[in-house]
Amino acid sequence: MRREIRPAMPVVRTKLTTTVFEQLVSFVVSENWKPGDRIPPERELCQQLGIARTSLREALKAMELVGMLDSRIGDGTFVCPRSEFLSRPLLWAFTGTDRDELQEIMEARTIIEESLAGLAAERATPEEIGVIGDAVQQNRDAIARGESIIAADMAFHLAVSSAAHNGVLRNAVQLLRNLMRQWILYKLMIPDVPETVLKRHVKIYKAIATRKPAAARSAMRLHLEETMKLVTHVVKDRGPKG
Amino acid sequence: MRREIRPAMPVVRTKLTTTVFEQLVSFVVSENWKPGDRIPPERELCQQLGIARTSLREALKAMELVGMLDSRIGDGTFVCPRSEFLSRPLLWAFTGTDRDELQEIMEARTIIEESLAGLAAERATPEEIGVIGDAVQQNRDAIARGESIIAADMAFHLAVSSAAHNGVLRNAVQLLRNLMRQWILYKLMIPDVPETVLKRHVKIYKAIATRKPAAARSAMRLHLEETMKLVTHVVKDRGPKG
DNA sequence: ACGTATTTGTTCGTATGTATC
DNA sequence: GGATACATACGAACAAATACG
Repeated sequence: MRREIRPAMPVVRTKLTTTVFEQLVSFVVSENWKPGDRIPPERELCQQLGIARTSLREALKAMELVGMLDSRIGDGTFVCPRSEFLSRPLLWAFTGTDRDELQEIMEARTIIEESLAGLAAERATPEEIGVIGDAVQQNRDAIARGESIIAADMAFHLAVSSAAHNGVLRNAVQLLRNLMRQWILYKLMIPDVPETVLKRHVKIYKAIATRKPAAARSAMRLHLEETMKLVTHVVKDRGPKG
Repeated sequence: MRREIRPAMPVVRTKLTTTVFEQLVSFVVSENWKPGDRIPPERELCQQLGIARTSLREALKAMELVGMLDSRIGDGTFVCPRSEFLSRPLLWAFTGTDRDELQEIMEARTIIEESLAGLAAERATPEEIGVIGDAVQQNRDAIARGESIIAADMAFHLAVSSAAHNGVLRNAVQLLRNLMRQWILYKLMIPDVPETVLKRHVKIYKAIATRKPAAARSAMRLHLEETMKLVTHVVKDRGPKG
């Protein structure tokens, strides 16, 4: 005699901390809490959410470790900018050590960004094209000043992704880039690479600005395939073993 | 009278949970704990590490939410396979758009699955091709018995994704499918749709089995574009309001 | 089929160190 | 210095789910 037929709720074991975690994440990604904001103190938050402080802290800690929040004792807990999500050194420990995994991430990035470049050429507004152009210029300036172009590089790819008008893919590929940030940094330290990257960015930019989806796709694909070669090369040199 | 002069260590508040997290990660990446292993119980582990259970749990929870560990009540905590490490972070990215329009999800799915179909045609092992064929047969059987083909449909797409040998994209697109599951269910209730879906699945399967990447890509793209039309149609009828 | 032991889930209370005013 | 607000950390207890004899 079983006492319940497992009513209309086939729902999975919903663990409290997991639920809270998802709630907090949605606060952050929906920009209900904006980057730089200080979120309510733990004691206040756990009352609002109706849970114990320990449970809240477990979720809070998880978010801190993946780079979405930053807690400072005696001060408060703050929201990190999107560009830092998943870019914590701790995460490289298991994303960067395995060459196959890195290869997969790069391949995924290439596939998605190639399509995004094509869509950007079709859908970008004049303003968005301007933003892409600004990133290219920022890139050029950094080289002239002898600075790292990592910021300009990330800004360029983000601008293209945004211009494709698909938020799902934009966010996904930004996360993949963040995961690779350290390797991109190494790559850009190789002589002549920044100049080469700039040239390829210009090519992509022109294809988008002149509304040539096919050209934009192939230019982006070429760019990322070259990047993939360099990165795997870099990994061999300064990888976990060396 | 302060008893220490803040030795040569300039800063970096080394928070306990962070330290523990690093240790646990190193256990996993060094394969001291291998995928599938059950790690020591919390009460045992916190004694070994000389910390309180609460502190250990914060680190443990963080690793679970990142997808490295899996805790089951009454059983234990287990190490996840590497391929799952990134699945949750990607989930945040997708749900990140929050008011994500179905249209964007479908577009993302189409872009990724089209590429995966092409890769599957290049990389699938005979066994994997067999799994895809099984899913097609499962699909056929369900129609013959008049049952829902939702399970066979999901199985087919998962099999193709797996055969592409890119875990990052496989997990990502699996997530997108789950997000759409409800609408897919509605779609399959429209008369004649299951039969049409089966025909298109067969076409994709044959292209993969005969190693024709371009054909596999276009067949998958066609399939999902048709799906997109149906789903947007369904949404109009029984959308979020009804 | 049942009960017990094991293990994680959740909560509360308390103490401590740090930053800001 | 003192007061306040905050995160950090510990320990104990009970609940819930699972595994196993």
